[in-house]
Amino acid sequence: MQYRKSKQREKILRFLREADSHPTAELVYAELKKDIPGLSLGTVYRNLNVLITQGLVQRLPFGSGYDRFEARIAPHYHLVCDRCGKVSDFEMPQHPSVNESVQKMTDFKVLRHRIDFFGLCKKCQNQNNQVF
Amino acid sequence: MQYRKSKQREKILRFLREADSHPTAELVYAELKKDIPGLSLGTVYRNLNVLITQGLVQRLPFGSGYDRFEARIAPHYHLVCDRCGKVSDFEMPQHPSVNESVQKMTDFKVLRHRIDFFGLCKKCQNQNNQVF
DNA sequence: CTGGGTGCAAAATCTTTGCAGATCC
DNA sequence: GGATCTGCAAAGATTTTGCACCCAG
Repeated sequence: MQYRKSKQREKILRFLREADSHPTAELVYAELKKDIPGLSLGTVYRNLNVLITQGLVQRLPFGSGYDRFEARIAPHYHLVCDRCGKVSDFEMPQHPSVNESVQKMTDFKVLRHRIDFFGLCKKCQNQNNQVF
Repeated sequence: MQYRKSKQREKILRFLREADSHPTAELVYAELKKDIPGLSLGTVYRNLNVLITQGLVQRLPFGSGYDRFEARIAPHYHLVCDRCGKVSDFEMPQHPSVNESVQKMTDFKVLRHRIDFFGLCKKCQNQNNQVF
């Protein structure tokens, strides 16, 4: 399958690259709709899947509600706030040997890994006793 | 909210504890239906959520199709096959200091983390050139 | 032109929920 | 007896897809 250029797909990718917010498809749609009034949510989902196939975007399923998407391909980890759901990137010095050492200990061929740290972001720590 | 005993919930938990397959809700349902003919899928989902609330079960969202569930609470990591989707547990010696050291490097309060290794399971490595 | 891309709406997928009756304590 | 549970089916939430038209190459 060979891809053509499309204004929609270009802007979706650009938006993801400029955003550091790991947005949902709905959010991408809402933002870009300001710029491309005729845009439809189906097109956003379709293009996200194309970009994922091209290896330009990653899907981040966190299991509550909408999946999130990001355009950072370089390995990095995530900090996920249990309270507000905010996702931030975390530049942990990578242990390039992790995949290899896991592979040595198992019969599994390890190609990549994903690490998410869960807890409370700065803002939510400060509100710790108030909500609920 | 205080919970009562129910045959359905007990059997769901027992099944998850005995299975090492990280089944989906559908699969739990299909298996237990043999034993409890009247069982409904809604009841399975409802009870999985109760068990999660009780801290007896964890939800493993992987983002393609159904969520998976497991009853192992002790910290461990997962090996996820890109090809067949099989999920296995991996007993990696935990670095108990990981959460702390991440916390020191950020303003995030780290409570726990999740690591998934993706690649090819033994079986799929051997079929590497055949499928598709 | 030709085949991929788009918007729209319908469909598909996955999970939760309202209700009436059954069950547990 | 009253709250919790269950099965059923309907509704909700999230994502994909069919179709007719549009546009890039």
